[in-house]
Amino acid sequence: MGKCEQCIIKQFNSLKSLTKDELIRISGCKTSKKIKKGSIIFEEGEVLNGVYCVKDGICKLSKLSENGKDQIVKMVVKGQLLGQRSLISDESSNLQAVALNDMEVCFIPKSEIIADLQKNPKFSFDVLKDMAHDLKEADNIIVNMAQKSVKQRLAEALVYIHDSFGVNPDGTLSVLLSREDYANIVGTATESAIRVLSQLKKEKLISTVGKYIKIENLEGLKRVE
Amino acid sequence: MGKCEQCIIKQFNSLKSLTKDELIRISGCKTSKKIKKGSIIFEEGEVLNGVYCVKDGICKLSKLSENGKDQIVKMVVKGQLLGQRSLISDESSNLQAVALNDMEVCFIPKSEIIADLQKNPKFSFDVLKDMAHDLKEADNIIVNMAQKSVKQRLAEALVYIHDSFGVNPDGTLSVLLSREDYANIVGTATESAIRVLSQLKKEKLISTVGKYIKIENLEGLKRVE
DNA sequence: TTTTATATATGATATTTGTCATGTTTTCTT
DNA sequence: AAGAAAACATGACAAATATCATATATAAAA
Repeated sequence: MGKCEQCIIKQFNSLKSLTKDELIRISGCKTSKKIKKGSIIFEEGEVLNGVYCVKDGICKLSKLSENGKDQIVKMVVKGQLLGQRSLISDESSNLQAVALNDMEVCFIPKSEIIADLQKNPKFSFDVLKDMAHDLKEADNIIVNMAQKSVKQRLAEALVYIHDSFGVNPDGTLSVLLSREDYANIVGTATESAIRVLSQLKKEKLISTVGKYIKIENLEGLKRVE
Repeated sequence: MGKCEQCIIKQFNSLKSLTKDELIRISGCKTSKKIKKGSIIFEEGEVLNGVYCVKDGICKLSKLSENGKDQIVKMVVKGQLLGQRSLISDESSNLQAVALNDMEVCFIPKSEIIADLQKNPKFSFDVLKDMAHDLKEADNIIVNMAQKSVKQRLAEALVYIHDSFGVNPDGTLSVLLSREDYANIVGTATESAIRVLSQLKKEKLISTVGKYIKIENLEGLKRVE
């Protein structure tokens, strides 16, 4: 099993602010896991007793609504921490996490890392920064949900996924989502999401090869009204 | 001017975790302000160089959408801190703050408090907890916006305001909002908000006296579909 | 490969919500 | 107190989105 001190991944998240000694201790108690595409990492309401550091892959964080639909609230990729909030509040998870492709994660028990949070101000300030960033993003999503059309929201989601998670060699979006996932990000019916994607295709803003989506006109997508 | 060490208000926010010495220092550099109903505390895009501790009154935090509507994202009352995020990230404010009634606030310069955030782990952990709570609420709002009807959202907003901010002696909601404010919380057109309020009135779930709203059937409101 | 299941796609229609028009009430100003 | 301005209210209609039905394509299983 790899050592945290030498792990490159931590450069991308708050763990980089831990001291070498702290990292060595964390390294000793972490467990490495492989998670298969589609499987659940944790459930809504589950008590998390630790955080996950995502070494590879991507997952979606969603919450089940009363109408039976799963709203995707955030996506977490390679390099980021998963379940940060559970470190701070003692509540159970508000969200469900599901792997969107095969993942590799390290699980760090809460008990080991909570002391660092209390003692290492640089680390806790980093976590604070992350959380502040997430909060800003969440506020922006609220505004978009409330004030923009499905077409605008979907166009923005495509741009976001393109810019944040990149593309395959053939130019298609590297994160492969079902039409239902797109609907659940945007907060609409699956049929509506499909319809809008067809429309964007007709307008030559995107093209599709099976499930794969390729952005043909990024600037155009950003201008969708 | 009052002294922070003796101020009761701080019991309700993270400032309670500061030591006596820290509070005395803060007390020496804070400025007390009265803010009139309707006036702007800070604008979207403005650089905040401090936090506000709300001693009295209530304000709304909103963000202007491209379609010209102001989406209300959060309300901050007596006892809470305002502009916490500006302490952590060096970015300009993502939201605008407007007083909903006459307010009294203390402004604490960032320079004075940032050191405490770095040195006093109990304080920073408290801020972290606050932020984690805000993030959870924001996620829940996203789900509601995406998956619930205007009527459900408005009913929930009324319940939320009732439970969080209380009622006047005559039973009307103590926070007085315009119909436009309600529309901007729920993310709908003002006319739609008015229409739904009329509907809730017909269903005897609420009653109105001018702008004032009284909840007549709390359980009923919670059950709105 | 053939069958079966699942995901994608599209039409028809219903429902929800937004927009514009217009009237009424309340609040503010002088 | 009178007039002006703003907020509230409601109808009529338009636009956006959801739902149901059904067809086709793709992927999974036998």
